Amino acid sequence: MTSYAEVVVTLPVEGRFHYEVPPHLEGALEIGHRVLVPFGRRKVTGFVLALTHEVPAGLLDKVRPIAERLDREPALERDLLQLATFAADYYLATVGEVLHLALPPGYTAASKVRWTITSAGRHFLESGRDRLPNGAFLSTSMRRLLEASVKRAVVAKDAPAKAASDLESLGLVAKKVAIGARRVGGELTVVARTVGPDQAEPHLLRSPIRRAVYEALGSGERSVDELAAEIGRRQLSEALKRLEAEGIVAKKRVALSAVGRPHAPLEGPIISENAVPPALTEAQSRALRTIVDRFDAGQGGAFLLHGVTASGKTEVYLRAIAHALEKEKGAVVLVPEIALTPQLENRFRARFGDRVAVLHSALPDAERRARWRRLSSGEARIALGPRSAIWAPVQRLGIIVVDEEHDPSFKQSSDVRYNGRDLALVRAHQAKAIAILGSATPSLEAMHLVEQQRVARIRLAERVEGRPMPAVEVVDLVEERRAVKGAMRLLSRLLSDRLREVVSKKEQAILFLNRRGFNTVVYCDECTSPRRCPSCDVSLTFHKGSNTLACHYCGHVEPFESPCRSCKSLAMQPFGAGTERVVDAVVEAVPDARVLRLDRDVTERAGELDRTLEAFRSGRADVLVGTQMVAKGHDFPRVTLVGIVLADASLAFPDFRAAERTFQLLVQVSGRAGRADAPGRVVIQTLQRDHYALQAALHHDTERFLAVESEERRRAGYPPYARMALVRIESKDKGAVERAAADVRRALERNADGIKIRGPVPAPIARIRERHRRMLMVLSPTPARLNGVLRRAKIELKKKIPRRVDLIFDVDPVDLL
DNA sequence: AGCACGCCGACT
DNA sequence: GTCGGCGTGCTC
Repeated sequence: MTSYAEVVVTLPVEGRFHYEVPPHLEGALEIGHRVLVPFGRRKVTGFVLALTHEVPAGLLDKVRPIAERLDREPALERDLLQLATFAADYYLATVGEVLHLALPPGYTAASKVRWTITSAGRHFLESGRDRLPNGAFLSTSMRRLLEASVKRAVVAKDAPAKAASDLESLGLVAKKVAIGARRVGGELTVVARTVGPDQAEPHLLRSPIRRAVYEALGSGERSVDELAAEIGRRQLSEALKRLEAEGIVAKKRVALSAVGRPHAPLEGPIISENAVPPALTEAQSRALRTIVDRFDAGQGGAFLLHGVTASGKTEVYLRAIAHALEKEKGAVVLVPEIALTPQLENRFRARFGDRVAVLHSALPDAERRARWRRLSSGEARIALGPRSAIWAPVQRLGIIVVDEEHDPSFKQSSDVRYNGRDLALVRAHQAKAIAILGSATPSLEAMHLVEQQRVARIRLAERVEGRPMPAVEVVDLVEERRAVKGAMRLLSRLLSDRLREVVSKKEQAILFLNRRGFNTVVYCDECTSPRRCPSCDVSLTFHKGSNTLACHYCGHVEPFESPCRSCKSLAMQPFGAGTERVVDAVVEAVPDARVLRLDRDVTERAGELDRTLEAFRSGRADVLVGTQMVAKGHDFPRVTLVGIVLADASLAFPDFRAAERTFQLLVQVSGRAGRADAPGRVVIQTLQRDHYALQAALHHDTERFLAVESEERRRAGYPPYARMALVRIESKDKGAVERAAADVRRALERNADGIKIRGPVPAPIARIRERHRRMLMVLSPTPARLNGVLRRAKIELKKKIPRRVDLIFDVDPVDLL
């Protein structure tokens, strides 16, 4: 009886495809195996989702055999396949797209048709003739193909299929092995093989090395090492290069699993100074007990570990994971940005050593694959990383931790717009594992789950070692302006005084402002029009160091001294403050202060982030000025003052979460103050001192904030009391965007089922990189209904919307931009 | 995603 | 007349 496999391809293509299991793979395929399958004219990577003995009627004549099984063991276990399927469904993506982002680089490449010029082709090109050997005319596309393949040896793109196949039939070019799909797990072994040996020209083989290579490969593929063993290493690579350039020989890459194990990966040094765990506070012990009891019951469960800053949440995670490891279970730990929290990595490595695989996006591809395999094999038991670590192939998963659960970076803002925190709950549930969401400032979503009793809240209300919460002072900038009679400084009198005290006591301060650059708006002094980006609908920011105006959305940069676009005037009036101006203000207020700045402009330079953090931690600066980067979980023991330069900056955001985001930032930044022996002090400057987000942050009153904010959301019908999705429509063609937006509205209405539709309206940034953007908001009482409406509308719209218009479905958006 | 097919304006 | 521009449909 013939066997068939249902395969999902790693392309944005809906559905499963059926393939015949060839005799040599009979009994050798399992669900989750990675396979190479013919797909149209190409071969692509796919994953086996099911094995059957029949295919739907009508498909029998279409079914083709699987070309290859790519690994000995299934690359994906069922739980991850299940999670990928869930995510594809929930976020309106295809399983293929999800797998593409879930797997390490190289696992999902598709093969490409590539062409190399043959020696006959080269001779023809050199002859300069314009008639082909068969008398036909040499078209420009043919000439382009030939010339390009001389230059680069291989042409993948812009090779028109017709020209290429005509040239191929004349023997002027040759198809090259599709490398892509074979590029798999890590360390690739290069194997050489011949491509059409009869094309070898005698003159090429006059070299004894080339002849030897040619003859050896005539009898079958060899790795470079094997060839070296047969004919010696001398001149071997030159010979291969030449033969390859001539189209006589081609490289092929073979999956590592078919060849052998990789070398042991480097993980960096294990820091062991902290290896003795600190004693737990009573609250920590209770929290741990609760979690461990639930773990031992074996049915899973979810917790919100709601602890104030410096209450020792990390220690609870570490202990809970240690318990899981004792029971032979593994763990996933999601953190907002691993690059910003090297201490966390160090603490995990100190406690668990090589059992931790730290995953970041900055790792080289081979290293990412190596760590992925270490988890997959069970050699490493704990995966620590940003949102994509939710896809880590941890064996016998026991615990998933999401640290700083409220952080927006868990939401992916392109491709498959998934939320790592939410998928953590799903994966934990599927695996009957424990989920721990940790935060000092829980999201409204997490609190909603607590209200629904789907998540149990555990409080850590006190800081460790009985440290006090920092004292918070507010500067009302409206009053300040009155008091100084218009001579407003960026740093108020109070904040300046506090800074001076700190510097004179040899302590440290952090100043926070959520905007980089020097000025955030530059107006023309003549016609008052602001300087705007030519490609985006945003104002340009003045950067003093480089004396330029820069767009923070597309990267456009122009000299500061260029004439106004409307009136050609050169007179400019800068307004608004960014971190660069704060640095100047600090120097002005405290001339002997040593100041460092930390924002994306700084971290763009490689290594600058670590250097800056290290310089500040080691006391080589007194003041650190930065954007939210300074708000993350850094531990700077000598920081006794935190200044928030303008608390309202984020309140003005056109987003229903502006208050929540502001509150979280204020609390997180404030939490950097007074972590060691010295008590901390926070100065908040604001124009809206009565705002509830500010008042709550002032009194460390998270409960109060959550109560007010959840009432606001409930009243407005916003998440978490409704489920939201955005549909964004983008294109360079403005008219097409408007027409498509109207189509989207109609399609949603037709499929509406007790849901609210708002829009289309221009997106808050209505144009980015010349692309016009409109959006609609969809609000639904339940996720299922939301999904249904979007799904039906999407199918309907696929036929209607022109291809140059992009439709983006953003389920559970974290911002509206 | 790619790749082919098919229908329209610009010239090897 | 062909070339190649892009809009449309399909891939087991």
